[in-house]
Amino acid sequence: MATHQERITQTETSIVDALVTVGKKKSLDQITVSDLTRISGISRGTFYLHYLDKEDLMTKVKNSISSKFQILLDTGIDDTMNYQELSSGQLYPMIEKIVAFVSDNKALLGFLFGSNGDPAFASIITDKLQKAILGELKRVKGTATFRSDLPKNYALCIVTNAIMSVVLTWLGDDSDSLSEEELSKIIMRALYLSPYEVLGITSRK
Amino acid sequence: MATHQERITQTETSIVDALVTVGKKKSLDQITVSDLTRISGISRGTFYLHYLDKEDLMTKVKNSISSKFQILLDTGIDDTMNYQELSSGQLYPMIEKIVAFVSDNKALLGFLFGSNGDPAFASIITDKLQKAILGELKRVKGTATFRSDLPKNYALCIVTNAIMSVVLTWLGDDSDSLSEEELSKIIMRALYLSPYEVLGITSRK
DNA sequence: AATATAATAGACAACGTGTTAATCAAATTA
DNA sequence: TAATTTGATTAACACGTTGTCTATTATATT
Repeated sequence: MATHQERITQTETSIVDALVTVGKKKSLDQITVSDLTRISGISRGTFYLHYLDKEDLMTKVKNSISSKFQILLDTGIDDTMNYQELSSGQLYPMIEKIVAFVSDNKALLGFLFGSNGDPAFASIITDKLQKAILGELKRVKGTATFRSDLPKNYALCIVTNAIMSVVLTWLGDDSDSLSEEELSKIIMRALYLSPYEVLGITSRK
Repeated sequence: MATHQERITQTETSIVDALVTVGKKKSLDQITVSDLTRISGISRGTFYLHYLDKEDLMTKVKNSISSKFQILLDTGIDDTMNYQELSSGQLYPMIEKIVAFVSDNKALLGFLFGSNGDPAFASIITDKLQKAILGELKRVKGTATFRSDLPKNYALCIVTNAIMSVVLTWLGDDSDSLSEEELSKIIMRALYLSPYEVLGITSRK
C-alpha cells in the first residue's frame, strides 16, 4: 500500500522517466504532452495536475538536477585542501565527486546535454562550475589572478570547457566502456596537458 | 528592377534575418511561422512557398553555414604547411580563417550556438572540426598517434572544445570588445597552454 | 502588350494545448 | 468498518498554430 505522497512521487517519476526515454529520439519541441502520458501510462489530465505545461516540467527537472550539482560544488572541495595540494593534483577528489554525480544521473544528463537537449541548461551548469572554480581560486590564493593576460571570462571558460568536453564525450558514448576512475583520470589529463600536448604535437623542453 | 531570382533571394533572406532576430529572445520551439512572416513583412503563405515548414528552414540554414565551414576547413590549411610549422605555431593562419568566418556570420552563429540554439548543430560543427584536425594530423605525421594513452575520441574532443569554448564565449559576449586578432591569439593560447596554466595554478620547471 | 511567376489574402481541416466537470479508485481518518 | 479526503481518469470544450488550397494582385520576362 502506497501513501498519497508515494503515489504522487511515483507518477512524477514516471513522467520524468518518459521524458528521458522519448528525449533520446525526439527534441524537446517535438515531444508532446500526449507522448509523455502515453509512455508513462497515465492520463493526459493527470499531467496537468502535476505540471503547468511541458516547459514547467522541464524547468523543474533542470532546477532539481541543477541544485543538486550546486550542493555538490559547495560541499565538494574539502576545506583541508590548500594551494600546494591543488598544484600537486589533489583536485582529483573533487573531480571524482563530479564524475560520480554525472554517472548517477547519466540518463538525464545525457538527454539535457545531448543533441536533443537544452543549451540553456548546459550554460547554467557551466556557469556554476566557473563560479566554483573562481571562488576556489580566490579562497586558495587570496585574490584570483590569471597569467598570460587572458581576459578572465575566457580563462575560466577554457578551464570549465576542458572538464565539460570530456564529460560530454563520455555521456554521448553509448558503448560506456570507460569506468568512473578512467573518466576522472582523463579529466585530470585534460587539465594538466595543453591541447597540443594531448595530440602529441608539441614537446616542451 | 530586381530579377525573379533576386526577389526570391530577398524574400528568403528576410525570413532568415527574422529567424536570427527573433532567435535572440525565443527558443526555436517558441518561434511560430507567424512570428517570422510578421517580422519579415511577408505573408504566411509565402513562407510555405519557400520552405516545407519551420524545421525545413532551420535545416537549410544549418546546412548552408555548415557546408561553408566545411569548404573553409578543406581549403584552409595551406599545403605548404608541414609538421615543423605546426609545431612552431604556424596553425595561426588556419585559426585566423576560422575566426574571420565566425566573425562574418556572427549573428547567425550566435543564435545557433547560443542558449536558444541547436545542440545538434554544435555537434555537427564540432565533428567537422575534429575530422579536419584528425586528417591534418595524419597528413602531417603519416599516422595519427596520441600521447598519454588518451582514447582518440577524447583527445580530439579536448582539442576541438578548446577552440570552440573560446569562440562560443566570444559569440556570447555582447560587448564585442575583442578584435578578430585578439580572438585568434586567445585561441592559440588555449591550444598551447594547459587549462591549469591558463589559470596560473601550476608552474612547469 | 501578353505571359509567366512571385507574393498576397482568406478560408479550411487537423492537431496539440490547457481547462473544466463528472466520476472512479485508493489511502486516510474517525 | 464506514465516511471522507485526495489522486487519477475520462470526455468534452475553446483556442491557437499548422499546413494546404484557391482566387487574386503585383511584378518581371518575352
